[in-house]
Amino acid sequence: MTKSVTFDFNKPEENLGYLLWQTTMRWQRLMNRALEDIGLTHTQFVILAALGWLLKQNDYVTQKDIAEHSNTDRMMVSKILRKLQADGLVIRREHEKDTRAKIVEITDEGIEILQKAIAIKTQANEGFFEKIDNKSRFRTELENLIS
Amino acid sequence: MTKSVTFDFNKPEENLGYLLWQTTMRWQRLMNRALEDIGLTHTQFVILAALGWLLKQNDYVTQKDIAEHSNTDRMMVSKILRKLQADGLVIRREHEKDTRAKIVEITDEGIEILQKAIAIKTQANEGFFEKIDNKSRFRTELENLIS
DNA sequence: TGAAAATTGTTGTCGAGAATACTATTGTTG
DNA sequence: CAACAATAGTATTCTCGACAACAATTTTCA
Repeated sequence: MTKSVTFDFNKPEENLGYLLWQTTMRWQRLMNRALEDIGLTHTQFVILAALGWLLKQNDYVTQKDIAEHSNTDRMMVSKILRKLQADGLVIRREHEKDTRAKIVEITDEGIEILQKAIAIKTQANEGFFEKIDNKSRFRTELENLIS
Repeated sequence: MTKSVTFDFNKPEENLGYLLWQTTMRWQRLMNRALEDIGLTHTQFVILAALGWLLKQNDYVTQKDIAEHSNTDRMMVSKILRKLQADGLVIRREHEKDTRAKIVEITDEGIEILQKAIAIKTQANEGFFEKIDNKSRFRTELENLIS
């Protein structure tokens, strides 16, 4: 009756990739819930934070700059910036010299939300990673994986 | 002209959560590309593998069992199993005693695909994690985060 | 027993992330 | 200069993941 099913694989929990995936899913849920109160998702925060970061060092910032800096693709940046603009957190206008490009600015409300978000995320992250024994080693391992 | 933008935050790259997220995104892209040839996505694989695993130990498996074991929610399991059924990899039928539940079985084709997928993923994972200095320590840290 | 609570699965909505293809513009170079 | 290549951004499509609401049971326990 029961089909004999024999697979040559370990428990999923023993797989590093599965563990990594589970961990990140949990982290992302936590971040999204933490940011929920101020109406941002994790990814929206990443884009907004990248914009804020870039504005500290550059006169103007294009969508391409944000995409490069945040390691997300330009499609995602395009979508999310439109959403952030609709919410009044950023402004997009044409580049004067390169009419293909869009200059992105942050509004006062955007700055306010971003600052709140940074505080929220800092606290949430501290809670999440407090169980790590050796943070610098863990960071190094992650950096190895991305390098 | 330029708005003075001062934020109290570190480089994103220095943030453990951001690193973790980036790493998993990269891992998942790799897995999806590796599985592409056999027409499975990473998540579909997770569900199918959970089913395979559970069938090794149980007479019958319900969607709820799969959801619990794979740490995905029952809606996802419902959707994906329907897709896998449409592709001929699994069969769903009613539980005889509990008509709310569905019994899920794997077809011969499902077994074949799963075995191929396991081989593909094993190899892809080895490549991805070879840069880790100390795998058991890394695993322990991840387990700490989920615990 | 019978009403309330819990369980199993589905539907639909929204945002994220990837892929392909497209428009419009700018850069390059023969 | 003109043809070709590269770039910036968008539209569309598909799957994943979270969530809320719902139907149809089954379980619980007063």
